[in-house]
This record gives sequence, C-alpha cells and structure tokens, in this order.
Amino acid sequence: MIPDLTGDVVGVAERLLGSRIITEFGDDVTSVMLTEVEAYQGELDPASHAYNGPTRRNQSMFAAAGTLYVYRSYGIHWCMNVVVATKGVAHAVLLRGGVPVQGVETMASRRGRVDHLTDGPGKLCQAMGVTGDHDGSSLTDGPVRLSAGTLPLGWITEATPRIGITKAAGKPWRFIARPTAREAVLRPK
DNA sequence: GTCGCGATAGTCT
DNA sequence: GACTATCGCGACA
Repeated sequence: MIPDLTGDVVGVAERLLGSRIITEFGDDVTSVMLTEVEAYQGELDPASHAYNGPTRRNQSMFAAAGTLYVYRSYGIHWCMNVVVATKGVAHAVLLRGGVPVQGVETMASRRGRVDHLTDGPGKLCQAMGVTGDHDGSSLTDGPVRLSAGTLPLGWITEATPRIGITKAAGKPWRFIARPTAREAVLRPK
C-alpha cells in the first residue's frame, strides 16, 4: 500500500517518515524504513533542480505522483526522490536516509562495508541498488516500491533546515525521525 | 563524538 | 568552464 502523496509536498515529506522503501532485483530484496527526507517545491523553490523548468535531467520530476526520480550527484552518487503532486508540477521529496529493515547482507555487499549502510542519500541508493536506470519508474509496480508504514513507538520527528544546498537553505523542510533518549537502545549504530 | 578536505563526472550556461 | 540536493577518510577531542 503506497502512502498518501496528496497535499502539500512539505506535509507529504513529513508523513513519509516511517514508510518503507523496498527494492527487488531477482532474489535480492531489500527494504529500509525512512528516517530522513527533504521537500522540494519544484519551480517555486530555488534549491530545486526543477527551479529553471524541465531539463533532460529532471524531466521525471514533472511526472505524476508516485514516480521515482533518480539523479546523479557530484558525479559519483545516485540520489532518489519520490515525485509528488500532479503531472507537470515538479514537487518531490528527496530520500536522504533510513534504517535497514530487510536484506542487510545484500546492502552490506553492495556497500562493501557492514556499517553506515543507509545513513545518507548516496549510501541509500547504493545499498538498495538504485541507479539512474530506475529514473522515471513507478513506485507502485516497479522494481523500487514505496509502502506505507509508521515509526516505532517512542520515536519523534523534527523539522530542520535543509542540508548541502546553497540556495533557500533556511527553509525547515528537512524532516528527521529518531528515537527519544529513552529508546536510544534501538538506534542503529 | 566533530571538523576539514579531496575525488569525481554529468549537466547546465 | 563552472557547478553540484555527497562520501569516506584522517585528525583531533
């Protein structure tokens, strides 16, 4: 079941915390619970790739809600976004990180290490095997799927300024989920 | 734990 | 030709 992607992209981003991303390539199945996302308001948002209108790179951002947008960052990393809003409106939620739920060994194999598997946008894509080949695919019935979910009890969410950008950096459109101190024992290392 | 820095290549101007 | 929605490593605390 795909989460509700209607309404303002900022609200959608916050609601996506706790949802699961699932990838399935042959026998390799991985899933991650989202704990860090950012909202981008397309052509209204100077920090968005879509601010200057459609280009070759960002065209799938203009597709309908539930489309996957994958782009290359710094020439070497892949980053994935969930496209929100209607066709022609380039709102999207950048998936920055999560905690491994399923397929940990597969992710460790892809990453070449056993820790810090999914705690950054580039790492998340590498661990889950997502590349530019999947740009524009459907999150409902493609190899990369989005499934509704909720955060564990005792987890809190907070809004902070976005990271790693130079324009409109002050908008509190980055959402992070984390255990409260009492639940910190559950926190992955 | 935090901070600084270099690598790297696709995309846009 | 410049820029980038990052990562991983080493230094230091």
